Amino acid sequence: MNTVVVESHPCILVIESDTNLAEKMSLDLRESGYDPVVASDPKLCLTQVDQIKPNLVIIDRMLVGDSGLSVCEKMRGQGIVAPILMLMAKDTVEDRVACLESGADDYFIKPYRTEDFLERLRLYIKSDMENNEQLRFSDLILDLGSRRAFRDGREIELTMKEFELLKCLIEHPRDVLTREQILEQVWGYDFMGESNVIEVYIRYLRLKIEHEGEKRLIQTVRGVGYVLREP
Amino acid sequence: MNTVVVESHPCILVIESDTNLAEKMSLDLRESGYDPVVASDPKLCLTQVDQIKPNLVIIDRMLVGDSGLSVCEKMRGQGIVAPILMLMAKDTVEDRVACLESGADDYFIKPYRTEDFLERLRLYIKSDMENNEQLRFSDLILDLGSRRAFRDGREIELTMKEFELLKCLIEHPRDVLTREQILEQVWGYDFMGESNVIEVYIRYLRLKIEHEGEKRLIQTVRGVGYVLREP
DNA sequence: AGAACACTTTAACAAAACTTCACACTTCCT
DNA sequence: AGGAAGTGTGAAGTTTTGTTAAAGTGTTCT
Repeated sequence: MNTVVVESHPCILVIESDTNLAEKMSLDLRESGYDPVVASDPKLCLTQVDQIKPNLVIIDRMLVGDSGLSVCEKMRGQGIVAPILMLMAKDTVEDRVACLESGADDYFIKPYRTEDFLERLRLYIKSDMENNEQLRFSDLILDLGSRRAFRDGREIELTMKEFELLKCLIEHPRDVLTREQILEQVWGYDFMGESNVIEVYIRYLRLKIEHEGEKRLIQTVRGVGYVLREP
Repeated sequence: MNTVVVESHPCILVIESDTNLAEKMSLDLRESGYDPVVASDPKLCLTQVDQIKPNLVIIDRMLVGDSGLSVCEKMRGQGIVAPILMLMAKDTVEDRVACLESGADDYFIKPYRTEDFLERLRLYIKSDMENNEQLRFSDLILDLGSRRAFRDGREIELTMKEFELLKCLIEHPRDVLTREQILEQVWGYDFMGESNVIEVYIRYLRLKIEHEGEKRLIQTVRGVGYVLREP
């Protein structure tokens, strides 16, 4: 099983270019029992967020190079389902709408009261920890709650059968699954005469998740079935 | 869950341009355990009221630039459901009617006795704190207390089933809900043979909350159900 | 009573998902 | 090398599922 590890301390990713503020937040968060990861470079952060697996993300709307809003949108596009809170300096109706539309769950106005801030975090973290199972293998992410799949940042749209098939494979990484196992788990059949549905669906999956230049993840094991395995 | 935080101290927003009176009120309120926010500029205030999330609002009917009545109306139009009390100098039948018609819950005649004033506040705050949960997603607001819905400032009138369906969706933002889950939560059925009530009601919701030009928030997940998700 | 409204069902249509089939290709064995 | 079995490919065919309009049912209010 490749289930996401439940950290002892919930991880909070803070994307903030103001070093003073970042330092203060980091201290506050650590003191409250969280595991803060502070990043100042949004670009770098986007490529690493998959590894960090934060339970919550805090983004300053004013970031150099890239605006906080677009960072937020990109994260959502990459399959980050953790709650995202946006830090804002101004507070007009447009600001708030833009913030929520970019995919953030909530926002904070600077300066803020630390207690209020922590209280709000607690709520979002709680709701996040309750329902968020993600299966991963290599740079593949399968989010069971939202039924979405991602590879290397891009979303992959899957149909029902495709999703179930990939789920079946990713639940047993590096284990070869026989056609019989797959048929039973995905199609619910005990036995099937002449049919090559599996082959066809494996093909569909490969077309979608293995773009040119990417390594092949679904390997066929002649005479047995298929595996999810690095080449 | 996307719940609004219940502050330790109830917050009271005072919109008052007479600085002396505002100062006195602020002191009285703080002394009584409230968290007063005083604003003299009604325009600024309208844009910030969502962030302030007051448990009660006090508006002086005589405000520069904008009359207190129209400020009150605008707030209601923005989905503010907290009790609103209007401060008035005169007290004719017309005044009172105008005041209540603008959406205020009650009014006070200047000058007032501080004790009476605080007593009345206590009542309204209590009733407000009891049922005031708001669920939000993107620019959608669902107010459970008043059973009203808003998108981008405009109110959306929903029937019972429509409201329950939207509530069900917004309670699990970005998570796909199966038809079975929806059927159970909204209709209370364990199982339902041939029926497409869900589809029909999803359509009603879409017609109401997704006007032309607005992004689609209710996405269908073929073979499974529906999600609330940004496109 | 009947008008207005909320709710449910029906049915036709459209679209997407799924399956099958015929054949091409690859691997492995003698 | 030649052939058999296993697997990949493309497209056609079938079924399922979702959308939509409209009619039917019931309840509430005047």
